Amino acid sequence: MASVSSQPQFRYTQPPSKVLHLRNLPWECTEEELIELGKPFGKVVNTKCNVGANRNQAFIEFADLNQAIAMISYYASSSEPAQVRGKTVYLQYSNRQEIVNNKTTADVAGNVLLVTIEGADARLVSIDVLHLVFSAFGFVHKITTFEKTAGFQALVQFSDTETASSAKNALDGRSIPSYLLPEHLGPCTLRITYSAHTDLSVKFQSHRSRDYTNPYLPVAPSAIDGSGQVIMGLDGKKLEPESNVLLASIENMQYAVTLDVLHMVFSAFGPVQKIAMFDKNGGVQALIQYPDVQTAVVAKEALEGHCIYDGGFCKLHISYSRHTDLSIKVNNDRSRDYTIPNTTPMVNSQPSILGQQPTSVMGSAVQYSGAPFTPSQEQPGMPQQPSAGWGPGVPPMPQSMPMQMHNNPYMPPGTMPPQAAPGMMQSPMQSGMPQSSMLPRYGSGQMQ
DNA sequence: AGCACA
Repeated sequence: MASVSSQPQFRYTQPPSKVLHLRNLPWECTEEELIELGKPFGKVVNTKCNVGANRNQAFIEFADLNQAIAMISYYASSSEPAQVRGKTVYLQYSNRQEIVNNKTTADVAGNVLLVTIEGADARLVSIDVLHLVFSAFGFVHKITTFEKTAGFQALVQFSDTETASSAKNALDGRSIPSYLLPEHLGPCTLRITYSAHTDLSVKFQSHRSRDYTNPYLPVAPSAIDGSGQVIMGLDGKKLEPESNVLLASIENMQYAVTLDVLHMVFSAFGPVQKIAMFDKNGGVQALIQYPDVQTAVVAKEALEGHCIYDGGFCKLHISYSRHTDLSIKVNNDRSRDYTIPNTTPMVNSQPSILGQQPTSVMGSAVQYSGAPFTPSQEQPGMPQQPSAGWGPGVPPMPQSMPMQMHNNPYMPPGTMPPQAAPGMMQSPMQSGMPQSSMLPRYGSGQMQ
């Protein structure tokens, strides 16, 4: 057998590699200087400085072989040698194909984050929850999700590296707050690195990928079922098809939740066509019908897990109903068809219902029905803001949380649940928390 | 000025 063992350690002409070996570098050359040097030729995904006995050698790894070739070729014919701090550096293809044990692509900051969701239930985390989580730091352009050997992963694209970095710094190693997750899900921990991507390619809006910069992007054919119903946005628990009818169950119902209260709450997101309330499993449930799925989706996103009243009372759990059109036989205090006003002795929404709850925080947050929130335009003291309904004395949009609401039309203002004080989310209907807790700060404490 | 790290 011919031995293949006697490859020379290096040759004077190396075969191309996307790793370049640099020598004669100035003292304590930094990674940044290496990146600067390589950047004109391509994406530098890894570097290694201070190599060799004199610590004056280094490696640069490009994302693509052609980029390394471009750099070598350029300096091979350039009259100006490659320089760092005015010192000529010599470069050649490395005899390695990749740099190991140093910063990988994962540590070269970029505007796209690679998020690995750890936990037994990681793959049940919906793209919507991820969007919510990362939107706290700025406009999320796109998200793609996929499963690999590493588990359930997502790429989250921000406008710029700074925003991505702030999200990474705040969220890496933390768990998604449990109140954002469907019940019974175990902890889902985020491991975040930088991706080498700068712009994700999202062809369709689907349960696996979203482009928030392009609402007109077609919905993935695969996300539409036989009945033409959109089933994208798997919502955590199950592959629950979206529906224009929501099933709301009310937990910890210390106060009466009437049809009118529900109507008020759900009308914030669009016209409510019908409501039917009924008892089930010792609790109260209600079916709420909107004219379209979109509105229901928005309402569900905004309301799920939130409480109608302060103190964790009347917590809503919302899922999509299999119904698409409720049959309301009679208009009474448990069911109503708002599309037929004549037949309804419309007991106009009784103010007393809210009035009798000193801590009532419900209001008609009409503006959630469509336009995105524009926090900067809302002054906390603004009187008579019809949408300021989450509680008397609580500004519709505290100035302190613009990031939070940024680009997120779905999240009503409010405070965070107590257990999540330093967390990323606010719970729209709990207004009893001190305002300081509204700050989207991750610096201290743990996320749930 | 000529290839690290585990």
